[in-house]
Amino acid sequence: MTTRLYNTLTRTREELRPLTDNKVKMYVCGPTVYNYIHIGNARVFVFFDVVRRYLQYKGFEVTYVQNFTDVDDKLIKAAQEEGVAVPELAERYIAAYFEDMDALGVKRADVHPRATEHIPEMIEAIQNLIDKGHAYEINGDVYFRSLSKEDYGKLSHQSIDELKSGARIEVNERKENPLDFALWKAAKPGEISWDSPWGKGRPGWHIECSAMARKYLGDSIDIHAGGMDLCFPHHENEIAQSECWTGETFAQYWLHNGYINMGNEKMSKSLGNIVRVKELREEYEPRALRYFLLSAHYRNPISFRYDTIRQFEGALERFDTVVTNLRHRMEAAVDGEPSSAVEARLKELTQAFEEAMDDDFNTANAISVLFDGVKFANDWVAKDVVSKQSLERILQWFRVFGSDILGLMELEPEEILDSEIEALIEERIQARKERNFARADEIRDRLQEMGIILEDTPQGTRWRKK
RNA sequence: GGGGGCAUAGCCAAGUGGUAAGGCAAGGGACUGCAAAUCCCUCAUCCCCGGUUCAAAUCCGGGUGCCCCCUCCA
Repeated sequence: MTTRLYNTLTRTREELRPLTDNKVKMYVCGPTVYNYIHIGNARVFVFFDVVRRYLQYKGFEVTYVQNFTDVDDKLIKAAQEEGVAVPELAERYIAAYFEDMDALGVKRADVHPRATEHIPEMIEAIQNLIDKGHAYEINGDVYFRSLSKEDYGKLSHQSIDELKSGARIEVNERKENPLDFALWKAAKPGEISWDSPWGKGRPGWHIECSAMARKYLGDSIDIHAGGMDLCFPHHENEIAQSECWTGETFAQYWLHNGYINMGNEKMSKSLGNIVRVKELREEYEPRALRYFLLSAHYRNPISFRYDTIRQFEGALERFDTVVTNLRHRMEAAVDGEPSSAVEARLKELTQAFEEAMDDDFNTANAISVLFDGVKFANDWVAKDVVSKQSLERILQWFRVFGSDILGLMELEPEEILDSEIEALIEERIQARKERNFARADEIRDRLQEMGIILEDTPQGTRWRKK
């Protein structure tokens, strides 16, 4: 089955057909590293991490590139305020970014290029655009001539006139046209800068993605993605630059995810109503954050509420207990072939899962398939006689869909207990045999205080961490 | 002024013509020495008003409320 995805460029769902064979080239706009990332930023990275994992599962060879914007106005301002150098500030927040992403289970991109390490590539692009008449230099600044691209506005579906009539276009008398945007900005005294044919300066925001995408993925890429607020002007401008530069179609599919709202407002750094991942993960299970981000379709808005995150922690417990149930049942299972009933059910579930994900990456439905699997597994575990091989197959299914693709389930066994706890558990088993329930309950309560929950099953007593 | 989006149970949420998925929470039952876990059951006329249709949460028209983009922002 082919994967269908909503393309902002055409405003329709299209079948994913990579430019070459089964190779998918993906570029996702990464963070501007002047601060810690917030949960809204994390939505992009978590969601496209799942897209990448799913496409890999489908057999595509995915090359995933995500940049760091490590020089721009905001970085310069933040660095000045703190009295540190821009590279030092960037370094700090890049490290922080990776810490947050590791916690959320986001895998590293194949390449994480930084803007400041690709200045020559950007200068080359800018020079090319000037040579072709798509850009012009004024007093050390270089601007892109938006009117020179006849289909400028095609991504955001706005005509030049519509864009111009917008009341919020900044007035800059140096530009030929208000819609023109900076490719290169002349350095002000004391600012970090690089040499260029137009004097000392630094790149504009948009050109870095064009330059780095081309360097690592080529003239044309398959998927280009980011948050909806990047659609205009950032992605629109990237298209304009890249296509004027190379003469090729920049990206086939443009994917944009919805925002996270705080109350009735978009969560954004400029509004100051942000909730940082760094702080959230101290208070909540990071997987619950990941679950929260995947619980709604990626193009729909999500409202952030602390008690919603708590809800997802509760849901996560079912994922954890089913794994515990399967593992524990394994100890009293027999040898034999995997049951054909198990194979058949897992096949159905796999189909349902793929159907959900192939439908524009409907993670909400994919997760509900996971719960169908949980129910099936718990039923299976309750049978009198089950084979180890059947249980293994079910665990394997969860590994692929719950862990490898969605990153919501943990399949690793719990760590070993210490000897004191083990002794207490032993003592309680003994007490129960002697029907000394008062002592048994006493021990169970005490272990609970120590964070260990005991459960008596037909296959014996087992424990788990609270 | 132009361009989009959202409104489904206490909460999260899927569903784009065929009679409301799934999860959290809650209540009842089974199982248990008691629990826990698990399983079963219960819990929505889909923002409002019209219209089209044998049939509408889904399509059309008109409202109401909220959000976003056209400026840095995921």
